[in-house]
Amino acid sequence: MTSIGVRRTLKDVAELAGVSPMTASRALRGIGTVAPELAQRVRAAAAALHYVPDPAARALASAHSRSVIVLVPSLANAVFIDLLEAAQAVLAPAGYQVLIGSTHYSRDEEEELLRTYLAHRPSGMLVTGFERSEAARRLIEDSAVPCVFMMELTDAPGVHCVGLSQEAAGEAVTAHLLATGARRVGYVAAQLDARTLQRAEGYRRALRATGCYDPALELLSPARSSLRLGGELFLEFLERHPDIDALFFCNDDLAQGGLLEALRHGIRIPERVRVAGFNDLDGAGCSVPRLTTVRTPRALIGELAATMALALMRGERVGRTAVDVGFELIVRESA
Amino acid sequence: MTSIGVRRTLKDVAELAGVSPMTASRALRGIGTVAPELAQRVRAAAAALHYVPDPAARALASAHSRSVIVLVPSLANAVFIDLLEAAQAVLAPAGYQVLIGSTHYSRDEEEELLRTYLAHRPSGMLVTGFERSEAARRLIEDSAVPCVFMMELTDAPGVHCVGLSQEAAGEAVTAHLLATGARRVGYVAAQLDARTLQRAEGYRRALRATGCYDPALELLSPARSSLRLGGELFLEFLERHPDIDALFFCNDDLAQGGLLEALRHGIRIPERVRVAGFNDLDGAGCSVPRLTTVRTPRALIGELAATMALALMRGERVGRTAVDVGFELIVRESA
DNA sequence: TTGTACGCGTTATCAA
DNA sequence: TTGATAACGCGTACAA
Repeated sequence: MTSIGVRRTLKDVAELAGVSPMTASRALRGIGTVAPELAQRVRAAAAALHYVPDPAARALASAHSRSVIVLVPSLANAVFIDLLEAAQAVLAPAGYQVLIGSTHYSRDEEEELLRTYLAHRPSGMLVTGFERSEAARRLIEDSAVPCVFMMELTDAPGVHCVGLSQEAAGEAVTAHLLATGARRVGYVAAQLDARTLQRAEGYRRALRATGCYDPALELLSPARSSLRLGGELFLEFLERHPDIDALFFCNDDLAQGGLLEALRHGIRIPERVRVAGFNDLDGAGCSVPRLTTVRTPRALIGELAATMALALMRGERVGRTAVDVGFELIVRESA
Repeated sequence: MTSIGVRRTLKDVAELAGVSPMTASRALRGIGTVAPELAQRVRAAAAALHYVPDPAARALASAHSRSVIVLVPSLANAVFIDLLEAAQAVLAPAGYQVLIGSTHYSRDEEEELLRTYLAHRPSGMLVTGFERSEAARRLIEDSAVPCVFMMELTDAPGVHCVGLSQEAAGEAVTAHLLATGARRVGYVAAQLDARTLQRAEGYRRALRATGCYDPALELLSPARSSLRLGGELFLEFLERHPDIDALFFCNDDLAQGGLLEALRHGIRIPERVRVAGFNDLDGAGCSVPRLTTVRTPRALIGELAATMALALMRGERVGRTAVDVGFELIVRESA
């Protein structure tokens, strides 16, 4: 029934309800003390006119848009989609629009995104990890917009974060491989973001503790993570280090790529080489053999981070600024 | 160096450049006729002050935000991420911000997203397919915002779309299976969106043409697509129809899940059953055996759709309103 | 509890 | 070619 270009404004709603625009505004926002009867009339009028507040006018008048920036390194990685979906599930019902940004693992792109998005005067922001350019750090700091850091943890006071110790998780995986008898354990990684390197640290710590550490057994590729790359690195590793008895891949994609190449070449897993991944993505339970990995509670991280941001946006002080969601070693068939 | 809360406005820039705000506005937008020397001074002033235009004020004054809505059914599907990334790669350099929305394959959610996003007065919009609620259709229509439909094609005049014939692609896959000797060909699908059903139509057409069509060989599950589900449906299908000699899965995820269960149960592919997927996702070339599938040029669709939207937004009339990007049958080892 | 006046930062419009 | 003025639609601050 609505014809083209009909834009209802607060004034229209107010007139229909027989009140001033200001009262209508208050009623619709559920603010202050508006007589219940009036509020009801305003809501009815708004509904009748299909009134939708103009976010631009709102932002301009109040100096705040009802939006929350969420920055992740990539959309091609299920880990970050889980984060996004969970955050959105919290923020949307609270009336906030989520502005999704992918940095493509680039500091420059993150900086650019921050500059662009901050111009919208968001009410809050969720970003991934702590590794970023100095300029980006300052943009966040100076904007004074409540910010929650996801995935990793820090002790720094006043910094709000929800995540897990990537190093501890990496150590746990390696410890498991050692506990099942492995002695020559390799680490295969790609993308090489901060978390991947933190897992490497955990890997080293576990090996050093048992005197098994050998720097030659680390294969770090800056290339983008993929099944294909995992397969290539797997074969390369076996060729270079035939004495290997376990491989810890920094993520499930690489690990599954390795498992597939193993199948293709008749390399028996875990008999010949134990294989472990990281993240416990959907497919980990379906591979042949099923993948031993670490379950990272991504959805929980997104949910708690969004909830924490919401609290900060309301001006509340949150008690626990660093929330450790932990991780869970999932032992399946591959190691 | 910038201190907290310093917001530069057009007025600041204008003062520094020694011109009126209006001239500064024009100079920065590269509009109308501003003396080259003045324009240069304004740009310098803007740069010096790190001036960033306020998008809210802009949208309010001009009744248009420099944003483009892009709606996809899911972020968990690499197909749509490819679409998004490609569109963004075109729109961002053109100065448009992309508002990403996931409908979760829900008509209601799409309607809700449209209502929310349209309030921002976007300059353009990209949506997926043609299947949506009547209300959503009207929201798009009445908004008068240039809209390009992605993934599917239509002959309807005045409708701008970039995609491929899902039916023709489904037919091509099935024809290939038949050409390699299969006679009892099954179709396994999940999610059951419009495109999945269009592929089913193509499948039927190919089978009818050779007199091999048997409605009992269609297994349609409304559940979400996943590797696990693919494996389950594969085993279920083989048990119900032991005489089957080929299976066409509506997407690569399901197909790969099937391949993995086949491996686990020692069912030889393609000897026992030929298997084909759809989309040619990253992993298709890595599976065991490598997956025969159809390559859909998603990135190209996103790119062309965004380019077309850009043209429409500039008020240009585009010659070809329906762009068929085609598809390519990728024959590997599984069929 | 309700309403009035004003301003948010920008662009459209018109005049010079 | 440039500038003054008036919106855009809403919320803040204050008055009633």
